Amino acid sequence: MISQFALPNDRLLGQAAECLRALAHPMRLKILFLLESNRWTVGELAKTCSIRSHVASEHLRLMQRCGMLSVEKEGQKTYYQICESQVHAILACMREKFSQS
Amino acid sequence: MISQFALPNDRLLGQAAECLRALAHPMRLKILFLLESNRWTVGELAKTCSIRSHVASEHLRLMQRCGMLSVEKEGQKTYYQICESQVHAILACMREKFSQS
DNA sequence: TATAAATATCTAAATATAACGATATACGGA
DNA sequence: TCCGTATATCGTTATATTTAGATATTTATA
Repeated sequence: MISQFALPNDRLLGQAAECLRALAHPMRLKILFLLESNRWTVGELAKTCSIRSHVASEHLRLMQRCGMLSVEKEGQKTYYQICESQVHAILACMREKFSQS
Repeated sequence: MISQFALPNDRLLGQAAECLRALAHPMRLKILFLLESNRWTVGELAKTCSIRSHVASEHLRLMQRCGMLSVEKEGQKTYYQICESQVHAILACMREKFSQS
């Protein structure tokens, strides 16, 4: 059992910062809000977000590397989905923070 | 009542990303974990984190600008503290995500 | 008022991130 | 096998962030 207020070591702080950086981009947040309720393909996300698919692909790969997204390949299509509960929690925080503005 | 899955507009996505960027730095996270239970002065934080106080001051100012920290001046000392519940929630997420590693 | 301590601000240099075009790979169907 | 679609990767340039030193401001005390 870890104390609520124990200070994480530097390696963990670095990893946590890396994960937060992966979230800290308007387009990646938009993608995550879309992924909140469903899995999507790269192309569907690109079209909905009005970006080119290779750009969507790079954003998705970045988030996948941090372990927050999982991938399912089906034929030519690649479906991405959120695979970490913490991502849902952070999206909920952001909704809560900005829902009144 | 805002739907759980409504997509925030671009302005809000930008603001949310800005807030997350403010969190997404190992030293700022360390500072926040210290602030989790108490208010601290710039100098106390600098000493505990082994950084120079002007560096601590800049990190604190950045987070204050995003609205997550509040300031209390008492004489020469400046106390910073967390003033947003969402910051506590995100720190808890990070603890949860990394407590097993 | 002069000095020291605490904090804040400014600027330049170093570093990291983002965006874009070009190209590559993987897969399905003709 | 060849072609088209979907996705991924690479290399370059543009932009943003971080760091560090110098300096400024504020406050307490001699």
